[in-house]
Amino acid sequence: MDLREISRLLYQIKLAEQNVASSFERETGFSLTRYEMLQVVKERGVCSQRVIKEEMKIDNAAITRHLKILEEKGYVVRERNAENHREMFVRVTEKAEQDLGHCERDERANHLVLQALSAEEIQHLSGLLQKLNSHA
Amino acid sequence: MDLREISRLLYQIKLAEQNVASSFERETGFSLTRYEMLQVVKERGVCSQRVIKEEMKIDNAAITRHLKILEEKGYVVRERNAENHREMFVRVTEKAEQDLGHCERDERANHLVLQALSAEEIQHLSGLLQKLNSHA
DNA sequence: TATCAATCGTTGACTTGTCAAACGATACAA
DNA sequence: TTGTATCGTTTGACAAGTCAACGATTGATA
Repeated sequence: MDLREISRLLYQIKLAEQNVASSFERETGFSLTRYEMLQVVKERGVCSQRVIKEEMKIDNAAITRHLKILEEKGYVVRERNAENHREMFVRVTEKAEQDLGHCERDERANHLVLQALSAEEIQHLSGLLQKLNSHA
Repeated sequence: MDLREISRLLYQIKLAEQNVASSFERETGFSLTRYEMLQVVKERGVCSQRVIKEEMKIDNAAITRHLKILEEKGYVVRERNAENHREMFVRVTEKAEQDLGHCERDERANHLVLQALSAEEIQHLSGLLQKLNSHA
């Protein structure tokens, strides 16, 4: 297992990321990151950006900018925490719930990965990635 | 297997990509993409940018810019193909061979993935990614 | 042979991530 | 009460990818 083989593997991961991210966006109309972000906020009801950061392991700056876009599109509402004016509280709008539900029911998006991998393979892949990510 | 689960998996891939790419650069001093690019060129001896594009599945614009950086660092030399003035021929320099060899012998970089996954797991992961990528 | 299309590479505008510096709260200590 | 440290967010500068438009060359064809 030399460095060249390792770099090949890592580059495969890079290509996979690019492929799946752009397919996801093409099929659902949502960027993968913003879809995840909406789901994270939706599942919590209301949450601060710090929570999103911890959940998604993404930079603060990226969060601020994605939320700005989501706000412009009418998918989230933000307001300062009255008890702690440093924090911004975020929650999803009715429109977001509707649009998310809509593409959830759309068949196309679900074929994204399922076309390439069986349920077990997906399970396996997820496990390996988790192992890999926890060692970062 | 609903869309939410799929997006979780895809986001895991994204995180993995970010982790491994930055670890690779930290440990080797080479950006993953430029390391791959140097290896591709080195293995071919001399090649046009079109070949790099096909091999690495990366955009033309990115190639031009990476090669510019590699050229500035003295890692590659470029010259027009005398038989076809549209093409640029690229080859790696002596310095590149040396520096690549140097970090190949460096232990740290090799621990990158091996720390997290066994040889079989790596094999398995590679297979799954290949399957996933071929379906893009 | 003159023109028209295809090929190869470059450039500009945009996206999405990073890090670092700055900012307005807040909390705490002297 | 007054610094001072810390927190949560924002902003600016950068990296690396995309796409689309362009420019130069080459090849095909009418």
